[in-house]
Amino acid sequence: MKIGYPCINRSIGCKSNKTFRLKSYSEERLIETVDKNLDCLVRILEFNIKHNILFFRITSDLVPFASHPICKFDWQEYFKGRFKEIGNLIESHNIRISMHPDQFVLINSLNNTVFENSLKELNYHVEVLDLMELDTSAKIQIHVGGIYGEKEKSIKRFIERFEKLDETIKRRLVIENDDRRYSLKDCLLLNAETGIPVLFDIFHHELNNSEEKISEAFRLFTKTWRKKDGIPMVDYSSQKKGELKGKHTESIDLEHFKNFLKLTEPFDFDIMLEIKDKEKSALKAMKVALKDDDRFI
DNA sequence: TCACGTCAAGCAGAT
DNA sequence: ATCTGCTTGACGTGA
Repeated sequence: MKIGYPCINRSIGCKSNKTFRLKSYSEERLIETVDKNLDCLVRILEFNIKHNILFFRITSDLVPFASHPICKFDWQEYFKGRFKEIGNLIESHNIRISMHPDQFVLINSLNNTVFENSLKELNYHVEVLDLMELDTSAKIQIHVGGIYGEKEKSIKRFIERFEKLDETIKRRLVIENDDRRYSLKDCLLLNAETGIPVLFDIFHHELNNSEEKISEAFRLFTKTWRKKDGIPMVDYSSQKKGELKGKHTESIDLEHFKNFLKLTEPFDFDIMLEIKDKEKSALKAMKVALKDDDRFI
């Protein structure tokens, strides 16, 4: 059982998600940016190792414009060695990795160009993890997609499109329940049809569910992860107090978190803290977890 | 150094 | 019709 945070570390003074405008694209600019992003990724990982935070989501902005037609540069070859080194660092410290392509990745889009672009974007994510030579427990999480006014047809389209994906993508792809469109129940149905693992987002589940209790939800989604997929992943957040429903809290609510650990006691899983202050909350959560819970070594 | 208009990409609910 | 959230502001021009 591990705790992690996504993409950005706000304490160490560098970012691994630096980008630039399409208009200012040049090969030099790309190389320079990726170089710095990789440097920073190493620094973040070293920070995490030092603090026993062994789950991390790598930013999709690591290589800007990697899936855009403007990018003709063979960054894979150019940075091969660096990716491998980072992969070694990850593996030697047994760090769990995820990536989360953004909202433009839609397997079930009605628009074929959107689908084609999604494939390119997924391929880019796969390349990053493959260049690091990470095993298939390093996952790429996406939402199921749009509804387009016909949910059943859209689910069917997801299944058909998923079946035809390259094995390199399929072996890393997982779906996450979202807060408005596809619930845990929908994701479980998709798992039954395709075998794709379900990443459980507990905050989304609170906003969009079929009244499954937490223990029931855990019993169901954890079963969708096979041995080769690694330990099931969970996205954790809680409601920002006094704000609109669905707004993420600024910093971890430790009472809520302790209760969450209690409710999920029989299960083993890795927790991604989707909380604004990133590593700060991860440090707080680690402290609580190490003290109160023997699932954390 | 700073203000601020705009930024690769989609969907859907809210206003 | 336009804005906003999504995992997240921040790039870069003009002054």
